[in-house]
Amino acid sequence: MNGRFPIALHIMTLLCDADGLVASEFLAGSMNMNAVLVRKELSNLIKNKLVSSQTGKSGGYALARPAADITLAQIYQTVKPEAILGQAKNQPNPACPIGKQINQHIATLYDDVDKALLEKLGSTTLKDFMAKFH
Amino acid sequence: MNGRFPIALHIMTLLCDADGLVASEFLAGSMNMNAVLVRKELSNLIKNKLVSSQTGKSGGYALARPAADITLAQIYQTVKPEAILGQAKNQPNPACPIGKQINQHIATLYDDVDKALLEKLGSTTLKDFMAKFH
DNA sequence: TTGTATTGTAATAAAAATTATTACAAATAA
DNA sequence: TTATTTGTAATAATTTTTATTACAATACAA
Repeated sequence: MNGRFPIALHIMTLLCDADGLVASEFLAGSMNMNAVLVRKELSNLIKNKLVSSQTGKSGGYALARPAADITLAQIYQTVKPEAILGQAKNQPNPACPIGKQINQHIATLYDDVDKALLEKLGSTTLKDFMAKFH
Repeated sequence: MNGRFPIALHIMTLLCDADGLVASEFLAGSMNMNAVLVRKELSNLIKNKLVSSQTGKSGGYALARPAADITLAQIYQTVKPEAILGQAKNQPNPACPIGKQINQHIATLYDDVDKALLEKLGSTTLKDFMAKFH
């Protein structure tokens, strides 16, 4: 499991807390990580219309819409892995009656799990999350 | 994300399908992966009392109890990662008011998500899962 | 207009995690 | 007592993740 979701959430929380444009170097400083990686994640958030940016001097990043209109599910969707509970690297033996079918049944299970997860994350907005900080 | 859950589930499904003891080489053959890794995952399943084993010639592995008494949640618990939606490697800057608190809030969120996930997986037994194969 | 700060992104390197392999002791059935 | 199997350690190979370097493009401001 990689750290993309917590990173994206951290970025969104910082943007939510700020009033103007925020530079990637500032974000990286608060997160204590590499600014290029932060910008990459920001690129992805922009592509998913959760963040807007302005290039050039005194440029930076901001939320694309009010924090009350952004759910944690939407943030999660931007970094969602293919297989929520992991994917084995091997291809099961097609000569085995179990192996032949299992990936399909796992996919169905994962669809269900995904739905439950998105429902859970959909019930909290970025504003709600932000409110926990004091 | 690693492939431990699908691997564990594959093992459990194969053991469920078999009647006697099953050798790790057979499991590895069906899964098309390394037998030592399969035995390692089996070790973990044994430690968690979902599987029993017998050493020596004509030894092998079997479910420790009926498939109707094993839920997918219990299988998941044996391979559960620390952080369900990922963990960033960096330590946020403690001088930042957001960074200082965010890990704690993420942990709380993850507890909630975990609970929802376990509830979902707890509603399906290994027997139920097995029934999908035909 | 020229310098400076910033985004955006490619290329590459470094580090970490995952998966595979080799080796072999211990157990046990035949 | 031999053959087969579990159990596990040590190590290697591979893949993924994270970090770094480099630089073009943009836009503000002096």
